[in-house]
Amino acid sequence: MANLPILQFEEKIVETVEKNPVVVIIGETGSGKSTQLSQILHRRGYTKSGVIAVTQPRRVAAVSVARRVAQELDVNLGEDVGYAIRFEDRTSSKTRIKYLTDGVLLRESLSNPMLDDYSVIILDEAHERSLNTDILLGLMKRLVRIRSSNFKVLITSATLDGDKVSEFFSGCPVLNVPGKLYPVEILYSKERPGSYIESSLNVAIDIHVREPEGDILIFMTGQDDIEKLVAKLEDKVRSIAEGSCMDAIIYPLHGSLPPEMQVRVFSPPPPNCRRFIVTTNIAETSLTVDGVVYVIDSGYVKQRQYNPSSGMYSLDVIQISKVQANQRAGRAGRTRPGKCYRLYPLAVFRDDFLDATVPEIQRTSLAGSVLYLKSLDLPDIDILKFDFLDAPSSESLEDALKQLYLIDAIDENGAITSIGRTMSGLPLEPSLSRTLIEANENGCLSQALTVVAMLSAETTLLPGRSKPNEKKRKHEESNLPDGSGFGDHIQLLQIFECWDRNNYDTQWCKENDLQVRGMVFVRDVRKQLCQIMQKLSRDRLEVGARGRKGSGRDGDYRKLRKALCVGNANQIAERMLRHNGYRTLTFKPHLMEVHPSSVLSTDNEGMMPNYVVFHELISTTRPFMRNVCAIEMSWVAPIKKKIEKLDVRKLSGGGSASSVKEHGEKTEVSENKSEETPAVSENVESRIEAARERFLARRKGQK
DNA sequence: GAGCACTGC
Repeated sequence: MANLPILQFEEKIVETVEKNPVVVIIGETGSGKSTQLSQILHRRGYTKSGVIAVTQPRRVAAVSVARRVAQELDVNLGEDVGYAIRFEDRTSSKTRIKYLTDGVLLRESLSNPMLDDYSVIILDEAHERSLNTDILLGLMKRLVRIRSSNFKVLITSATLDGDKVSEFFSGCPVLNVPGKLYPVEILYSKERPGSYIESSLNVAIDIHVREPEGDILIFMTGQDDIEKLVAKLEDKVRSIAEGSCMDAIIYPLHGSLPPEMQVRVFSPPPPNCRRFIVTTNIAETSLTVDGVVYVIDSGYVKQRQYNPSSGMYSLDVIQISKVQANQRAGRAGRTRPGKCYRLYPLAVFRDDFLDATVPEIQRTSLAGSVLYLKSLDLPDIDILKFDFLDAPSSESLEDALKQLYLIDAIDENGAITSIGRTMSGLPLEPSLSRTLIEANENGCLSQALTVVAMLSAETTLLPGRSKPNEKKRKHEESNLPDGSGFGDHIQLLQIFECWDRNNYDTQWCKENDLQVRGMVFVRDVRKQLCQIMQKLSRDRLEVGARGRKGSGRDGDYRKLRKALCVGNANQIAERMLRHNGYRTLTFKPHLMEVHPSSVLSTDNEGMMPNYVVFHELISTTRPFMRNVCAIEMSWVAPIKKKIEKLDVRKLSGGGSASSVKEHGEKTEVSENKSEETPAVSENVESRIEAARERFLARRKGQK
């Protein structure tokens, strides 16, 4: 601790914080900023007037840093030093230094907008620019203006972003704290390789044969490429003559790997053995692997983006930013001087790479955040002009408003409704919180709680891809319920009910190919939602997961599906005549299909339901709806009326009611009703036709 | 008949 670089800057930091309400700290890796800044200010008396809060983008970080600081101060965790993350609050009235995720701080500010328990708020890792951090930055800017002068905000950032943050906070001072990294030599390729898998392979083997010991960390974009490269590396390493160089172990590392496979990289290698770790950008920030001396950087990353005009997500391989490239290179210099092989030329880095990663706020749906800001009721803040470090596009904000309007969270003038207020108290995306509220009124809350909890953990439920033949076998043997033909939401409900009947047995999860971690998370979420709903409702609610009462004759799940329809009024698709392609009611027309993994079934003619709600639109090889549920036309009618009335300019608080209402939005929607949708090509039609025939053939075969 | 970067309330 004594040799942490940041401690040499203690006087300078204290002096600057004393004189300024906001200070930006550029703290390189290993500077000790996450553990020391709070302690320095604690020593200097800043905890006398309030608690020092330090936010982290990740839960594990909040916990581990808090634990570390408690150790250094020799106090019990949860007393003077504590942490708060979802499901776990380890703080007490004694707590002076509190580590928390930025999501938790946003929740706190909902019930206490002045955040006046805190004398200092440190936004750590702000350069990662998570959606939550960006909203907090905006809120902090407002807070320092309206709270007394002894309230302090510290923001830690990356070298390339510091001036921008300082400018945002009216030119506040920027302090540089050097890190404890060893120098890393950067080597550029002469040109972009045709295949970065091949190129990585060659570079890695070259290092292995020529360079002294030290592990190699290779950044790829995804599981597929990682598996390919791992296989090639194993081949090559085996073909190298025994004894001509040291041994080698090759590890893949990515998020869908089971935890026990992920932690293998933390155990030290056998002697005289070099480790090759082929990773996604999980090793860029979330996981730190010791012993790495060589980094190979493909220069690419896979990123999820949202298109507000189509309501569609896509997962694209894109070029990394300079900040990311430097972060990756830094992974080579943690234990001794290292080398970073960039598989792209210096000119590309210098001229093509963005300085910083496009912040999440500019590539995600903002419905939840806009509702959050609306619910804060800040008198001096206009939602569409909210002071963001990087503003989202007006298109994206308008999309959020439209969505919120359709699910009754805001009225036609853009003002938050009482439903919207209730929704913002639930830690869910808006469509899910709306579903819960509707379900509560329809008497199917218990089922909805389960569906919503399952959906918010959906990606962590199923294990990573298995080998094709192995998977086929498992699929056929699956004893899991099938949604009774109504679709994926119903299946998710039935799966959880099964698990409940099996007394939450972890073995049952394993037997049914469900990730234990994911299911346990669902249970936690469900429990948390139950508690919140109980608080909101004066009556005692029926929330048992088994839901035997009242659901006996409800074999068609009508109440639940209707609640889902209301909650997903912004995500309804209408089937086109004569084939199983769909289009949304609210977005620019695109042909979409039900994702093949869906359990939604067709009728006797092989046709899908006329109307479905979907949880997500994702464009991969084609646009797909993931997680769909059959709904009825009569439920959709009132929503269609509402869509016709929709007037975005009024929602965003501009223009008067009648004068604005012309074509624009309206024509777009009514055009959708014609049978010919622009995005439908013959090619797609015939593909769907073919799919339908295949389906019918398969069904006949089964009978 | 398709396919999953990473977080978080």
